[in-house]
Amino acid sequence: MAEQHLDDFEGVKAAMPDDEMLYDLAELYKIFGDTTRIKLLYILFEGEMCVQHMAELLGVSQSAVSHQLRILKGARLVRYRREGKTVYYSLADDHVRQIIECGTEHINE
Amino acid sequence: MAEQHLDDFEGVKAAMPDDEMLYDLAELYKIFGDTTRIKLLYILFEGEMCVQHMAELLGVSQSAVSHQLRILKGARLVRYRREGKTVYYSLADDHVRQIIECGTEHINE
DNA sequence: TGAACATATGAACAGTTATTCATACGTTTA
DNA sequence: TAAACGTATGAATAACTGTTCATATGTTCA
Repeated sequence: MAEQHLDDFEGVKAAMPDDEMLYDLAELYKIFGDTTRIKLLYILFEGEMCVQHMAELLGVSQSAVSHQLRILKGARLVRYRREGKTVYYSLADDHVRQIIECGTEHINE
Repeated sequence: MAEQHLDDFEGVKAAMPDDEMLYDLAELYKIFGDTTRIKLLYILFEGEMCVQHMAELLGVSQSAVSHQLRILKGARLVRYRREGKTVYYSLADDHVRQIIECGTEHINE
C-alpha cells in the first residue's frame, strides 16, 4: 500500500548542506558528547570559575580539565581571562545554553 | 580588578543535573557527532527512504548504513516500517530538526 | 633571582567507535 | 521449497578520544 517515499536523489542532495558544513556540525556535537565537557559547561552556566576549582568540583585532575577546556576554547564555546596566576573561564555566549536545552528536551519525554 | 567568580561549590552542584541525565545528554550528542549519521538525518528531513537508497546516495556500504540506523533507532531518533523486503526509515519526530538547527546556528557566525 | 603556585601541553595508554567483511535473517516469487 | 533480494548483525580492524603522568610555561612574591 506504500506511503510516498523518496526516490529523487537529486532533490535530497540539493537540500543537503555541503560536506564542510556537515563536518563542522558533527565536530560541534562531538564536543557535547562527553560528560566531563558537559559538566564544565553546566558549571559555567552559573558563572565564571578557575581551572583548579572546576577540577575539584568535578573530582577530576587539573590536567584533564585543562585539556577539555582547550577543546571548548577551540570551538569558541568558552572564554577565559587571566588574573594573576589564575585563569577564569566563562561561557562564550548563550548558544551553548540553547544547544544543551535543545538536547535536554529530547531526553525528557 | 576581578569580576565576581564562583566559589560556592554547593550552589553550582545544586544547579547541575544528576549524573544519569548528564550521561544521557552526552550519549545523545555523541550520536550527532558523526557525519554519516548527520547525513542520514538530513536525508530523512526530506522524507522516508529505504536502506539501499540511503547507502547509494551517501556512497557508503549497505552494512555501514544499517549499523548507523541501528544507533539512530536506539536513540528513538528514527522510525521504520517494513514493506515487503524493503525497510523505510523516517524521522521519529521534529526534535531532531530542532537540535540540528540549534547547532547550525552556532556554526554560522 | 628563586621558590611557589596555577595552568598548559606532549606523549603514552586504555577504551571507544565506524567501517568492512562475511553471513544470518526475513520476505517474495518462481 | 529454492532462489533472489533487502536488511541486520557479529567479529575484526584501524582510527580516534579521554585520561594520566611528567614537565613546561607563566605569574607572583619574598
